Amino acid sequence: MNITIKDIARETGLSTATISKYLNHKKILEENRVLIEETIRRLDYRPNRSAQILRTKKTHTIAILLTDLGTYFWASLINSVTHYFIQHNYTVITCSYSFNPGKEIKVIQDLISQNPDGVIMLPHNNADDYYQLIQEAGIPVVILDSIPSNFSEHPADCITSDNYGGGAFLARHLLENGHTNIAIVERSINSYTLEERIRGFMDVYKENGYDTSSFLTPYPAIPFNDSQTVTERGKQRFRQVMSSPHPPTAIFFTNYTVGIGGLSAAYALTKPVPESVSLVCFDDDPLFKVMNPSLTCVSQNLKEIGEKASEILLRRIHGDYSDFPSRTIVDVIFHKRNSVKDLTRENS
Amino acid sequence: MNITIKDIARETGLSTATISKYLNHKKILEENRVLIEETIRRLDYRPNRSAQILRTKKTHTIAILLTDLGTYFWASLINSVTHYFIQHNYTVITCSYSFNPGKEIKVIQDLISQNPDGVIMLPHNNADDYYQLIQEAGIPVVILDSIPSNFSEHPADCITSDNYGGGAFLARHLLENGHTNIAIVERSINSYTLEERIRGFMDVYKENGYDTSSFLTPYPAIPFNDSQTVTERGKQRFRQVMSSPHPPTAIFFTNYTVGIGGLSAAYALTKPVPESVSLVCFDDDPLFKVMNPSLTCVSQNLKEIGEKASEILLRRIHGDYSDFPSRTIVDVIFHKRNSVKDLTRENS
DNA sequence: CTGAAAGCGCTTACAG
DNA sequence: CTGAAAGCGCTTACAG
Repeated sequence: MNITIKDIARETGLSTATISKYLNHKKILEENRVLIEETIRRLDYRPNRSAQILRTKKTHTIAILLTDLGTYFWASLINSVTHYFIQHNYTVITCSYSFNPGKEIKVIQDLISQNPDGVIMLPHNNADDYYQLIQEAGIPVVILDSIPSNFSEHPADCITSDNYGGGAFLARHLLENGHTNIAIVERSINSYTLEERIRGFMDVYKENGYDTSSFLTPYPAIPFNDSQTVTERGKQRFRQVMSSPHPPTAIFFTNYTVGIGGLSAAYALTKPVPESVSLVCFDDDPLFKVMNPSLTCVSQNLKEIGEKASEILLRRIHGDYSDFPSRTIVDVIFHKRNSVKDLTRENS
Repeated sequence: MNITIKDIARETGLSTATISKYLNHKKILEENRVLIEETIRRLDYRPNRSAQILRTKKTHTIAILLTDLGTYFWASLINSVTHYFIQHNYTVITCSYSFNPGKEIKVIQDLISQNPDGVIMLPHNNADDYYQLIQEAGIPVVILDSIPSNFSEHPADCITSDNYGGGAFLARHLLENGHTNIAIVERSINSYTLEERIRGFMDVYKENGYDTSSFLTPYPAIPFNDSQTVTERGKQRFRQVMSSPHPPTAIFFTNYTVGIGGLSAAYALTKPVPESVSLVCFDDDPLFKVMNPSLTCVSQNLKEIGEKASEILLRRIHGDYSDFPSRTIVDVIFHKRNSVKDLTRENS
């Protein structure tokens, strides 16, 4: 038998209504407050969450929905969101599309049936419309790392890194070091993020009068949300690109997963980096600066993305839609390391 | 207004009790079943979890408690546990001690107040007794990566990797390559895991007649549950060890976090690996095999650990304590790579 | 400010 | 197998 609000009422001689008022920080007489607090402590009373939820319809739960929990990449995002909401007394549940491949709709329905007060989600790609189902259920949603393609009809709060700027950082660095024969590994259909990175990268070259038409190959016919496939794809593409008649002097890996694949191919082929080919990557890893050579890259501030997303979501939960739909862009950081060869020295 | 069991009762002309029986897979007339299913589909009815929980006291929630969610290392463990329990229709919440440093007791109380049906936890160290509070609340607990020091008084289900065997793997490999002057980076007070790894390592040397007294330095006076501190410590210890009058020919990093620190120090000092010092690490990373040189190590099967833990926990939740307290040891895998120099060739 | 009473959406003996 | 009714532990108008 558990201690309930009734026990506290009986012990204090007050009504359950008054105890409830105390619990909900409403005004009650000071002497009653003291009495209630003493009794709660003595009986070690703790409110029953389910009963509260049943009455108020507020679950005090938020859900993080990712494409794949298994990839290490998003850990610090989950960490910062969880940290934020725990402090605000919310429970955080993490879900993933990957648990039910091909049954995304079921994942979303399960999620909705848990009645979270809010959702932070990472869509598959910018054609992923599942966020609308959550919105239709009356649950606020913050979208990370993507801008839905039909954003204008179905607006939502979105947060991304400065993908365009990050791509430009890497392009400028390569250009300064004399690289003009580039391969971009890899693009994907419907990926807002990747397209922005590539656009930022290409624009720098275009602005400097270079022809970028050879940088990109046609879209690969692969799904881009299975990390294993993407890593494998990065590996293949690296090999393919390096064995072409006119191999590039530098390769731009457009994200973490494809970069890992490319790196392992570079290693397997024992192509010395950066002597035979220079590498840059969008996304960082704790080991990138430890590797030999260390990898020049751009890192995302996942902690800040998580915090901004949490902050906006909490405002929506509290009914503040004053700036809806918001569009937040978080700065990236360029890390100059040792995976790019300076070709300008050779030529002088 | 939401659809409730009452609506289904009214529409079908049955009682709420019968609808409830259908929902709980009890026997009802076939024709009623068909009727109910049709109506549920038509009205898009979904049971209210909170009401169910309030009545049954079963939350259908399990909690994963880690020391630090921010470290990438445990991602695949979380993934496999979440995967398992989602399939069994449980909600998974992840919590971390790190959100309330110094207030572990509060984290535990919060966790208990959520009334999870079960908990999978990674203790700080083997002196961490918080699992007992959860057990006292009547909640089954499975402990990962540790054996509590007062296990005999307060038994619990425990799962660890074969830490002893993994340490022995690494020692055998170093010994075969002629390394007898070793530094172990790093030990920690009250870490069952680390002590087992070190014991397995030392035993191989002892069995082969070597004096291992110089392998270890005194316990460092640092807490071992803050990954940043541990990484920093690994860095410091690497420098210290390498600048000693008799530097070792090989270093054994006893876990992932300390290994990352050691690796970055090795890189910063530009000590060529393995020419000037050989390295082995307990724990793996996707990049260890990509690095140059690739890092010889032992990897834990986190997926299997997660699955075993989930399976045992679910049995306990179902009341099956036939093999309590269980003790599961999961095999590790040795990865021979290129960070160990063969000294036997030089001498011949 | 306080209390009596209704009700949130379910499940569960119990009687039929 | 089915249904009437009580009750899980809270919160919330409402009246005082």
